[in-house]
Amino acid sequence: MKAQDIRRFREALLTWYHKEKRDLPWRKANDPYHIWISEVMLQQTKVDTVIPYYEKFIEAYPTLPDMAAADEEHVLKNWEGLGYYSRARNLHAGVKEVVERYNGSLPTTREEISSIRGIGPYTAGAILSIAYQVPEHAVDGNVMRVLSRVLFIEEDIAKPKTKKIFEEAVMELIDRHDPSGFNQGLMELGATICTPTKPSCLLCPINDVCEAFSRGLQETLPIKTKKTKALSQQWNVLVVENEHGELLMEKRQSKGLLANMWQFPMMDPNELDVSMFAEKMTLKHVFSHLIWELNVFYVKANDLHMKADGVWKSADEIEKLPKAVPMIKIWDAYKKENVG
DNA sequence: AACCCGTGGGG
DNA sequence: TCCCCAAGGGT
Repeated sequence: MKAQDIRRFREALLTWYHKEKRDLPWRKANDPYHIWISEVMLQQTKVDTVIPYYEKFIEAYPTLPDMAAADEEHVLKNWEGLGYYSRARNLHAGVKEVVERYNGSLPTTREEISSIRGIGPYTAGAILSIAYQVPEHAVDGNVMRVLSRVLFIEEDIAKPKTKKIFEEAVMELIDRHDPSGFNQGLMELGATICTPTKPSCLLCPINDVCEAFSRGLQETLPIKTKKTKALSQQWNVLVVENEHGELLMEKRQSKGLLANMWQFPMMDPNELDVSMFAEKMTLKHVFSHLIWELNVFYVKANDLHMKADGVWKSADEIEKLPKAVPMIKIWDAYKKENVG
């Protein structure tokens, strides 16, 4: 892009952003800790979904040391339903690192901040630019989409290698006086105008420097190859009740899918003959790359002629546990059928 | 590099 | 129904 167009690009984007930006909770103050929480929550997650969780976190942990002092299970409970639970575990671990290694305040270089758990290339750049006005790239899906169109970049954005092209482009284009506004402006534009389908090019503040628009090819960019589809799994879920009205719960392992979340015991269909139990409900839950098809049975402990791993929990205790989302639905159904 | 890791909404 | 997408990071 010509130097004159770059200046035009910066000025138009920043003017538009500061005039049109949405009023979002994490834009009220520029506390690096608040920015950090919002950036982690916003990973692969829409603004409308994040807002209530963000408010809940700020209320539960107003300062960084507050979160550092919390139990992981407490943090997970506040994250329940938001998805990608390693984000919560990594954020919590990262916050504790900052207390231990940096006396409670985030470092301001890309190298140091990137060493913190859960802070990758994007989040590092986002915190540095938004909270500290450091001119660093923060390349997410929005930025790749916007710049692929403006600069007419035809590389496959599904390939990790391609991101480097966009990071270098941002370092050349970024406004050194307002890195925060520039990075957020690109993302805001991608979220509201330069959308994946049917971009509103006629409303776009930078349509006069957009190569794709000038060629009428904005709908063909970015180029992104498809991923493979999800695999289906069958499980039996047992809601086992003992003579005290307690239910058997198990905690998932500390790594992998739904790590450290609680569930009713899940069994492989070949592991247990369920023909003597009445099926209570079926449930389908779709993850990004996996589908659970669950057959749920209510069972009295005495009728279960096998030893199942787990811990007996009262209703009050179960209520407070961070539960895997499909289990929340099962728990809600169980509560409805056992009122009083 | 390729795969794992959630959820809700839109077309 | 199905597919895609949304302010990615860890392994």
